[in-house]
Amino acid sequence: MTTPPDPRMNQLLAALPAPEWARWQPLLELVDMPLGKVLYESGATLSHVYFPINSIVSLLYVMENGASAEIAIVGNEGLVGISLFMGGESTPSRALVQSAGQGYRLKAHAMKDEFNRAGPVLHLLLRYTQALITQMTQTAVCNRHHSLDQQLCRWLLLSLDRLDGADLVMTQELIANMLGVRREGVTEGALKLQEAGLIRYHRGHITVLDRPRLEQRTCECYAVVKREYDRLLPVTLAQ
Amino acid sequence: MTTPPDPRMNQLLAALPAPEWARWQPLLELVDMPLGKVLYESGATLSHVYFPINSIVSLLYVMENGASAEIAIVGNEGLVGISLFMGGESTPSRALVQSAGQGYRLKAHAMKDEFNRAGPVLHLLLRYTQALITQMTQTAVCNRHHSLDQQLCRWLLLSLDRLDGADLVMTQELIANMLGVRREGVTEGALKLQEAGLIRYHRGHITVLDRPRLEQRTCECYAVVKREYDRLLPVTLAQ
DNA sequence: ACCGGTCTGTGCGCAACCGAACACAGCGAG
DNA sequence: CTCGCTGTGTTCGGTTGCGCACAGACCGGT
Repeated sequence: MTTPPDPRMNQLLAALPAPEWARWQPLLELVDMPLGKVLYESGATLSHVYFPINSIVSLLYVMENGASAEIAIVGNEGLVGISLFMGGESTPSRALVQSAGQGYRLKAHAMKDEFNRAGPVLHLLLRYTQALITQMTQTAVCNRHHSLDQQLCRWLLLSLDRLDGADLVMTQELIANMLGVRREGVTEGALKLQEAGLIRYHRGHITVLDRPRLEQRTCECYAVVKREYDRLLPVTLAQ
Repeated sequence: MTTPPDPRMNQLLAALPAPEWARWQPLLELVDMPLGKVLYESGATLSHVYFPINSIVSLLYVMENGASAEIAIVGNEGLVGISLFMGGESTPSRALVQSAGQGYRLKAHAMKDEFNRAGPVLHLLLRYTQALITQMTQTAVCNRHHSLDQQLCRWLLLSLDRLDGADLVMTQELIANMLGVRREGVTEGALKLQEAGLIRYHRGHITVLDRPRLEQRTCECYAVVKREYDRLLPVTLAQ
């Protein structure tokens, strides 16, 4: 039995001021987040919010015909379940664990109580939400204008930023589902990147070898999103 | 000189409880919103929030190469400038008047003061924001998966919902810019709709003749967005 | 050592959309 | 009335991504 991970590896939890952190700490529950686990379903009322530690969660919309499109991804920089405090209690999207790991969760009513204190937590969460909105809007832009190759780079970089290290456990099939494109398209794109020496992959493991050149190869969308996260969520949150 | 329009033709203003409305009323400033006016620029700090009355505002991202993509549209159901109360003060997008008309605006500090009272206004605005988020995410989905024809129908319907009547003053060129597609593509799509008797148009004026069949022809995205607005923003807001 | 399933590579034909170029009609200004 | 601008219709070749089909390569389990 290993020791549980530090909750403050999640950057939102880490940004909590001391009094809030003291209140939250006993309420946080460690949960395993295995690949494919659905944290919430489209339209369902949320029972918890989740704070990923070393896992990645995709927010995606599943169409009537079963195809899907990723809306945003959440890792240790954020939280899954903003609709709880935004007031809707549910969303038309699904939250799916895309890279296995662990996380902490907090019961819905605890989250709402904390939010309704209208203190620093509220402002922190709203700033996070705005960053998430930017990620969503750039996804829309990217889907409209950029090539599959560029989107693949963007996606790899966004995922990397939400984990530690340079490795992703991720099949091309899965990436294709997230991006809402064909698996073959991802294969082609990944091949190009491997031939150029930017990444190496093998049966569901991807290693990024040359991150700077990956950033060079992607579209502006990645930088826009990253800049906005950095701006809105400073590592040490004042107040 | 005509009498000014009733501010409560904007549904958010109409949903304000009496005490809030009493506070706001003297602070609202009527403004003309001519076609093409930029309400705020990407990255700029907002000086006001805008409540459209009979105009439509597009939120769009302008790429480095000058091409653009619409992120969401706002009409008399909402407000332009959510980043003011979300905490970021700016966004990487531009707000552009897409259909001329009038609106009311409120100074940034007044908006923030009101929001920070943490009363019903806060919850109303957050629910609106969640509805807007849904519109953004469906834009992403639609951009990924649906045909230009379907997107055109969605766009017409969304615009109609945000105005009164069945007429739009809107060139195909402008629609193309909003959707981020070629003007010729819009021409083709509009032709099909006209031949099918769903719309009639002539030099920048579009009249919708058969709305039900337009709804039938669009993708699920429109319904998802509409349902979410209806769910989150009941006409008569309790509390 | 074999078998079956998973992951990746490849080769079609096809539809959608793009880029560019051009024709023409309506409308307003002079 | 005419000129010029704006808005719309049309064409053509090129590219991208799709749907489908299949082959090979790797891995784990029996």
